[in-house]
Amino acid sequence: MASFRTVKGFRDFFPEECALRNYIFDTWRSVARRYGFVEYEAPVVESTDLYRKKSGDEITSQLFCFSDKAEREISLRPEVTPSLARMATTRHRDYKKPMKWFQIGSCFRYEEPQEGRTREFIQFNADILGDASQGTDAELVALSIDVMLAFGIQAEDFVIRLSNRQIWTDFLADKNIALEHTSAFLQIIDKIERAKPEDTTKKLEAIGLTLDEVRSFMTGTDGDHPAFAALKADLSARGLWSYVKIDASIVRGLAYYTGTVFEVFDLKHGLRAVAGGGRYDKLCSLMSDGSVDMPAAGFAMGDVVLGILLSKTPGAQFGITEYLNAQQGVEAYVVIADEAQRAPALATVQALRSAGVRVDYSFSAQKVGKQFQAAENQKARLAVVFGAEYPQVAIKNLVSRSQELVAVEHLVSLVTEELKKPITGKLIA
RNA sequence: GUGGUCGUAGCUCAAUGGUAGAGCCCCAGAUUGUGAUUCUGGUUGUUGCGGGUUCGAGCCCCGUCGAUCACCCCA
Repeated sequence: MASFRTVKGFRDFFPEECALRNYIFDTWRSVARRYGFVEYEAPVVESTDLYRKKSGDEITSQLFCFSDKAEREISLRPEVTPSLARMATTRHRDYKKPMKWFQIGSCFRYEEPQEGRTREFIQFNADILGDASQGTDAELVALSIDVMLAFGIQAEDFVIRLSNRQIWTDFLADKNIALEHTSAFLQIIDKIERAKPEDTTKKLEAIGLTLDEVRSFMTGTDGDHPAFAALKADLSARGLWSYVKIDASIVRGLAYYTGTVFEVFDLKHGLRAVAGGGRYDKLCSLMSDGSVDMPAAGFAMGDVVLGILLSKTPGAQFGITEYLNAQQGVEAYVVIADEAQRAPALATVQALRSAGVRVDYSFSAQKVGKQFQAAENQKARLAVVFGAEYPQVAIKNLVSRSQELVAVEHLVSLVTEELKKPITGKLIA
């Protein structure tokens, strides 16, 4: 029994889990690049003040924050947007607009772990800076949809719940509600589906509203609302509007969103949001003390909920299996049937590896049967047998089980040739 | 930070308060030049940890750590 285990809320990635994680990374990366995004990276540790500035003092209760040896207050990042704002405002003149940036990295939140929520998680963040149009918002929504589709998560598996904070700002202005209530009001809307109606009623009355008028506004808000016009036209042209469901209760917890907000939800398992984001036009200005006023929008997708959804979605299994098969094991296994031939066998191993072939072999003398078993365990397509026939060696196709003797000097080219052929049939189970 | 449930081998799980078990996995052999199946053998444990009650605790009680669920929060 190991006397140590992982720190609460943190995960080990054993090889099979690491492979799945890499599949997620590769998929995120390839779709983002398809959209013309460039990758950047921010530090995992930042000044605690960076997060206080954005979210206020109370944020520290959810932060992995501590003092370093020089008594500097620092934190493990709970999200990457503040770092992005810092980087982007610092050197925004070096980059043409719009800036389409993405990042993949760990974030940390000091919360109670639950299913779909750990203390360390990995986020894919995609942001577009320097463009205030709804075409930007549409591009981000489209990217989030294409990411889901790239994972094999289909239209019937997920939905984009989308809204625009502006409709609530207008609603409050229309009702003559003072601006200072906006934040509290959005908090109420955010919880309106989960909270008890009587509690919501009480809170709304405190700022001069009734539950009925809020409810009727929500049900009366759909895709025809002018706030969504440009976004709808754009996504319709792409054939993606059908993935979107207008839902006025989506406001996102964060104070800094200013326009379009959206979340990606699974439709079959009642999981937490897979991704969320929106427009935050004032954040760069806030983070740079007004020196850089740059519109921005973006979204983040975490690996934890996504991973759960992938495991529960049959359509996602094919892509995972294909990726794992391509990544795991070797292409060829060198069987040393006669220990006297270990030296030339090792030379061949090196030659094959230099030629780019994934090769493995046994470190010590093993029965031939064991070595073939190892070859199969490693999912090798070919076995190369070094035995008494040397300098002739056998190439065995482990799929078709056919075998032929060849001269060792032709081996590398024959093996690479053979591996280029498509796989026919299945590996014998 | 608050409350409910749970914690036994690497994994999945058994065991009236009375000597801790099974399957799978892993390793070796049967089988010294060819992958399967089967068979045999082997490691499997401070019953999460620490106290307490009892002649005796995996089981009951308290604490603690962890998992999970519901809150809080969800950037």
